[in-house]
Amino acid sequence: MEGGLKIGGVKRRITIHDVAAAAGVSISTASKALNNNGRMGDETRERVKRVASDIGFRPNALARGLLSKRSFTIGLLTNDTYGRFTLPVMAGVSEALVDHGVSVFLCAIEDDPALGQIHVDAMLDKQVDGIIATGKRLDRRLPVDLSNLPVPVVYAFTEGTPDSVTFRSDDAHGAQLAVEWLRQIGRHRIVHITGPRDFFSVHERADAYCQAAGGADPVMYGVWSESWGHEAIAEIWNRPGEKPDALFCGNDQIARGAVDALRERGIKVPDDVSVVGFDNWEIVAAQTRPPLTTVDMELKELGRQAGLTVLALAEGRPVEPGVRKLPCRLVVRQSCGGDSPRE
Amino acid sequence: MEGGLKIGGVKRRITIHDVAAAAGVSISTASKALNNNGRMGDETRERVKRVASDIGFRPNALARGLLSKRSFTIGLLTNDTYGRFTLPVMAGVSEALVDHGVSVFLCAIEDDPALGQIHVDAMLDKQVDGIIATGKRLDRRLPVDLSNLPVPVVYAFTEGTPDSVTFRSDDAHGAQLAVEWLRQIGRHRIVHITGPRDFFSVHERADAYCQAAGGADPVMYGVWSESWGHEAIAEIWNRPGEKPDALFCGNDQIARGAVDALRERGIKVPDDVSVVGFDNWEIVAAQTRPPLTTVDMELKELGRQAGLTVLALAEGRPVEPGVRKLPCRLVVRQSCGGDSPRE
DNA sequence: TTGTCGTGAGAAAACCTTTTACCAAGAAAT
DNA sequence: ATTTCTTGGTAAAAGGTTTTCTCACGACAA
Repeated sequence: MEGGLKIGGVKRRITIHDVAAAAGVSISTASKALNNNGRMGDETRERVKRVASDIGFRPNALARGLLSKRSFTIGLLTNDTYGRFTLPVMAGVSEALVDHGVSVFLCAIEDDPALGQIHVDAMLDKQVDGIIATGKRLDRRLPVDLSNLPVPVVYAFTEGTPDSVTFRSDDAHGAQLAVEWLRQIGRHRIVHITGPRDFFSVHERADAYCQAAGGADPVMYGVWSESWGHEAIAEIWNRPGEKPDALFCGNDQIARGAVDALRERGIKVPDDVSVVGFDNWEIVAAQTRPPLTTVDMELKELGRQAGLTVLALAEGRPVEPGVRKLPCRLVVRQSCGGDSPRE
Repeated sequence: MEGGLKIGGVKRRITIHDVAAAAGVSISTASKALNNNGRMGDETRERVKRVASDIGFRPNALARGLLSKRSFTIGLLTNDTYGRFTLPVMAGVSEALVDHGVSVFLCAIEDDPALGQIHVDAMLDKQVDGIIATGKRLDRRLPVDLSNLPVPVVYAFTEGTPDSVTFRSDDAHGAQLAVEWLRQIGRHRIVHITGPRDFFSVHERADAYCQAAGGADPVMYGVWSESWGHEAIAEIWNRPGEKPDALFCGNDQIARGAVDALRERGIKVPDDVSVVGFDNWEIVAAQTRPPLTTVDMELKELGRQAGLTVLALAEGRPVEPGVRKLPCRLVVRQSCGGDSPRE
């Protein structure tokens, strides 16, 4: 009843046997015809293909994988609960691999090593061709050892072994984009409000900010939340001294908190202060008033490249190990003022 | 080089042959020992198991699946781009099925029928044991026909065929929870600000609201965004007449917009007005000031049940078709006032 | 006529596991 | 002593596909 009717007896998937019988050839000839190898007459090949298509034959990937040792399946392991990073990455991976007939197992393992091990084992049992390990922090490993697996592993946004290939966004580049944009539109006193000190990417962004902005103001470290954005604004405006005319925030949530706090103080964004965020998390950036100009880490592209790389490794093609930093992109909305510089 | 070293020659996975050889028994004996069937001496069985564990044998799921016609794999199809609904559902599915050795293919198909068909075909080729179709709207079908598949399909948060089993949250119950809570804490003039009229769940919630609240005020329909929350507050407070002392919002984003708008008007939440949201989307609800009391749809539990159901169907166990409405849960934060009624 | 070659296609092995059928040997029953 | 039953285990088939090997047959050259 569920899942399709049985028509005239037992429900059975169509196999290459059926194709062979219908086309009046042997199984091996059918196989060769469909895979365009072996030798046979053009007429035979065409007939087999036509018959196969007519009766709706689709090869059993399990059987094929058993022999070829390729399952056309890869695993995506993540500890990112909210999907903030994982989902765009997954979208990219999936988009890149669907053309190659590869599907993706998604496993969310929180931070539980046991669960992680179970999922890795399950993937291995299912003969995945490769694994992409992704996380929410560059400098944290997944809670499971991926170093001696019989399949290739590539890392995205999480720390891998030195001889592996890791994809990450170029945080320094992102910070540079943000600061340069702010200067181009005429801002000079730029403050950087960011996340916790112990994040690697926080350092990279802060360093790039200092270099690009001339290091006028010290960086303000805090947490990744809106409320920290609020507090930071309170701190700045409650202390004596010149106020900034621009903020570069470590993520969109902080930026949103800051924008809200500024509005509550009667300070106009973008007229009095320009604000740039980081992440381009649509749900936050686009709903802020005014919508945030922010740095996009191009996670989908990152996923696409990670997908193609793990595929290359699975197919035995050589891949240079190391860290690949992908450039960021500035998404201009309204939190900085005119959408062209020097307006 | 990538993916583990080849130690002493060709890298090869350990098969049951290796176990049999190492234990000095035949392949079939080894298989039976490991699967606890067949007859043999306890000593033999234990020895085989020990050897298998020692050399790290794990059965090849492809080979097993080829014979048993079970791949221990299910597909999760979704058109929810942001993962707002999908991710919690997926977490529930995964959690329920990992104990049964079942892994989950996640496929995001946007609203592209061709892409959907490709992914469904790929899943079928990989012999998934079943498919869970999930979406973001109860009354919208996925853009792909799932009605005559050779595997069972269950639906979550999207419309299925009449004879299938569909899981959804009980929107009426959620609305009832919200309104009852507001009345319990002494609120009487409750306004319902919600999403577009053409959502099925909007109707269910609105109807339940009217019934529970006595239908004093008309329902305000709009869109699912913060800005609509703002607008609605402006509309209410700009028009003459008594103001509400409570808002029941159709989702957390609307609620957040409303709370922000109230604050900007100098109206205190929760002192002057209590606000209840819907969805318990942590990222919005917890970051609102004050944090939102909101209705949780128990998506993870929904996912778990959907997972167990598709598993049951895959194993041929009978399952009653129809729609299952899962109860909601009120998550009390600070947007309504004291965390106990009648305080 | 015989030998060689090329062409088209089928047979069989391989991939790995599970399951069914079967066998040999010893124990118990007649 | 012969039959029957139980025990501990093996051999083989099945599942669907790909690939390698082999074969038959007709054409062509010697």
